[in-house]
Amino acid sequence: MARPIEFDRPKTVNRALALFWRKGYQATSLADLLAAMTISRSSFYAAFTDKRSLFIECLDLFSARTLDMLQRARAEMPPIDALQNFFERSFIGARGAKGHWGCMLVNTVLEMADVDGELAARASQHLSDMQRFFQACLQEAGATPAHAKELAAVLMLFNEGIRVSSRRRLPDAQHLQPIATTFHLIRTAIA
Amino acid sequence: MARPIEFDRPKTVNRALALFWRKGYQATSLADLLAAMTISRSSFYAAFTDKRSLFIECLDLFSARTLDMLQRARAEMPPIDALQNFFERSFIGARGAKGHWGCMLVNTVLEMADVDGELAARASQHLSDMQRFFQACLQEAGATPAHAKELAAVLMLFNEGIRVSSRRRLPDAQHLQPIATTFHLIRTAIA
DNA sequence: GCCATTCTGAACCATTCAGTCCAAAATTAA
DNA sequence: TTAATTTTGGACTGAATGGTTCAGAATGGC
Repeated sequence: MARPIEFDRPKTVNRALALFWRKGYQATSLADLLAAMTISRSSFYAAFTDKRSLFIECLDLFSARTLDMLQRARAEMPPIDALQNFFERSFIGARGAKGHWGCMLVNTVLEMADVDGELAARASQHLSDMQRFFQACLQEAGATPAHAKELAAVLMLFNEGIRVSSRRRLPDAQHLQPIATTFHLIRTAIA
Repeated sequence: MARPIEFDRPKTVNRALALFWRKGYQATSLADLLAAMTISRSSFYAAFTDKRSLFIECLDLFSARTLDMLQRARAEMPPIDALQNFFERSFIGARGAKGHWGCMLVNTVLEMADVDGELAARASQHLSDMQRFFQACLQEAGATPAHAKELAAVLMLFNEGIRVSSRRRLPDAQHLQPIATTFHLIRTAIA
């Protein structure tokens, strides 16, 4: 029996995730992936079956991490602050050397909408999970269930918008100021 | 001298536009285009140079049409009504048999952000044109220049968000209600 | 009919793509 | 060392990609 290196799977998936996040599904070639993950072609197919399967794994991982960010923020501060903090932090965090990567879920919904319905639907479901979390936060902040649901929908629109806008390489103020403006509107709508 | 058929260029570009709009740049193959445009491969390259050149032509055309929609709406009703009307109409109009196509500019920004910087930048510039128009409407509706600029930025975020959301095949109420909610917030913010 | 012009069909090219396969390392346990 | 196992490199496949070329069909003016 032998126990060879067993390359670091999480780390390897992470590098693939970064690529998919940045360039999308179609524009990420197998050669790109192998170079970034630093594994051989053969190991790739042995460990991940498929380019598409790996993409799904990355998509789910991205969603889990995002929800985790939200949950940690909610544990540390008042619910509305947690939401605003989430927008600001994810905006600052999701940037490479040149420009932002937006949100992998949003990117996938748009790229795959009329190309691969399953992938698009999966990304969309993850977004719905996020929206439910928004709703819970708003309700916790004192909004009625109906009002929380309504505002959560608006907040999700706003989230989707920000992820698009963040990929446009505009000056940072162009993004941060609307966040402030919107949360001002939301706070006054609840109070 | 002969004056042959001279195929209907606008109509042909239109069909290409519909494809690019729906499936994006990468997922639209030359074979797809030729089938939709019903011209031969040879005529294609004679008339449009290149897949990429045609895409740019479609992108610019899309932008021009969208701005035109906005201008016509503004000519017919009060500025804020025109904006709300634009969102509602473009939401209803941009739908194929199965699902919405969103906004070609937004789609392109996301698909090409880290794939083809020129295309992404061009789409982004067109979005900035739209945003300037939003600003003009808000100012015309009585907002101060600074306030109009601020709200126009929020409105553009909202626009981008709605175009993402509209590709998610959610029930229509999920979209139309947030439009109403948001414009309610905007109207009260101006008044 | 004849000519000029436009458009077509199909063959063709080079490149890239995801995915398969296998013999040869590399690694660790015994 | 030997044996078991994982990983690798590289050759390979078949399909699809965008793009080129050109002989000839279709067209309309003369």
